[in-house]
Amino acid sequence: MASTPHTHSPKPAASGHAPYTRVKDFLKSGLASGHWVPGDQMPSEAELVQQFAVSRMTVGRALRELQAEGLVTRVQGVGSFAAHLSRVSSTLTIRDLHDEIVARGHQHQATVVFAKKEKATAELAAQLGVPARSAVFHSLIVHSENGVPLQCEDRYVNPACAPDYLAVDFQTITPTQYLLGVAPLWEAQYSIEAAAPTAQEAQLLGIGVQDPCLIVVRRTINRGVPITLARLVHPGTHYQISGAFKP
Amino acid sequence: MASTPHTHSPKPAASGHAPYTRVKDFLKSGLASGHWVPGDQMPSEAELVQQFAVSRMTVGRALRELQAEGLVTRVQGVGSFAAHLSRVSSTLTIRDLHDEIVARGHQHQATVVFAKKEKATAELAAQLGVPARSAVFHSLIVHSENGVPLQCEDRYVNPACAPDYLAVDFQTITPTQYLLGVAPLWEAQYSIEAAAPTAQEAQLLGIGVQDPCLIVVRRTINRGVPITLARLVHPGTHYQISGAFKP
DNA sequence: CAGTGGTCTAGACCACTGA
DNA sequence: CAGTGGTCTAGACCACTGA
Repeated sequence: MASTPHTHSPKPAASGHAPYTRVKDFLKSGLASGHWVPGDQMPSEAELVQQFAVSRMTVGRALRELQAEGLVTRVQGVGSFAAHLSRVSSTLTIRDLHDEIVARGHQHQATVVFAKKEKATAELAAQLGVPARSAVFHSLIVHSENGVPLQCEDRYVNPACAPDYLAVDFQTITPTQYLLGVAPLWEAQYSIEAAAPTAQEAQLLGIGVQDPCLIVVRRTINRGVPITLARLVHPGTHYQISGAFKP
Repeated sequence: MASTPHTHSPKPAASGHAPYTRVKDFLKSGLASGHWVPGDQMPSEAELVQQFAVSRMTVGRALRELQAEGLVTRVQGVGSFAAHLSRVSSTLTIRDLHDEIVARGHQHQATVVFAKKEKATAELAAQLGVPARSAVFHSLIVHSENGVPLQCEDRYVNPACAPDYLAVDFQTITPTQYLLGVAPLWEAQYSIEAAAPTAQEAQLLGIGVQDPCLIVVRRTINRGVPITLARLVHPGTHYQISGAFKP
């Protein structure tokens, strides 16, 4: 039975952990305890291979994932280092508003203030990647949860990406859901700030012109082509973005 | 020369791309074009191995990374599927305020309103994981950029994690930087909302009590132990959170 | 030059699923 | 049972870095 390649695995692996997670956890706890502080050189792949008696692919995976998590910086030809944590990246989950409201067991209602074709200003044209003064789609929709206005969605759309945008029934499907259908893969740039609403927004949301709002401005791009630019205004008293992060 | 193991690599790989990125890009563009819509079964590892003439490790890596990016859902024994994109996770970068200001070439100034020991209320004690009515540290610091108040930082700290917190000179080092030193690895939960400041915050920030503020509440945990709870109030006119995401 | 990480291969054993 | 993904090994070639 000399050539039988292990019928019984030689590695039960502590508490169900796969070898690569054992290596990862070891490095992680060294970072958490301060054994390596930012800038310190971590053990090389070869050292970890010896120490854990695993293959290089396995320690490579552990280190690669720590790099993806921002905990480790790796430089080819030089080594792996404990990352500087002054920048911590967090994961923010942006859900479609309709889904969010329905998930709470509430009723979602969309009121279309207008949805029309418009000549783009120079700035808007640049942001949407269309010629200046060409036509773009512009919609203004108020979303309510159980009758309470929750978001004022002012959106411009690149007609090349969604030629039928104006024919969509936004009481049935949100612009976000529709646009995800015509262009499923997105990248986006966004900013979040607190500000007072415009007079029109205040009226649509049923709030005062001085009431603080959480405003998200988001520009969405699919395969290099700008799709849409949205200004989402939420009454501060009714809206919160929350999330979690691990550094 | 029969047994020579390729002196000349047989795979120049289009435009410098590694094989795993070619597989990844192929799948990604199929998702972007709508060739697979959410819920569709993607090609199996075995099929991709054949199609690209690469090893299973290689297609495995491509699929694993797409899963980590939230584009693909994989189920052992069943298959890989195009993910539902209604939840899109974005990366939000939270930088230390000091670094951010210095990076702009400006001057950062911290004014310590107070830093003291305090009896925790029941709710606070629960959040920090300490016994009710035990002592916690409480600091209130205003951060300014070139003399303009930018953030009011109201922070509670678990004394077990940072016993010397009150002795720190916060004009030299921010609480964030100090706490990163004593507990280098973090997890956090946070929420972001728009609201009016308290009267004290308005006064410290030099703004009106009705001016909208962007308020971040963040609870930080290290290895399961709560470290600190912070309420960060920013005048909406001076502060913006921005970021980017790829779904 | 030795050491480092980046990546790949061709096989393997395994757990899990659903017919 | 066949098909799926989860993971591992022991080797390999390569590009890059810094002495």
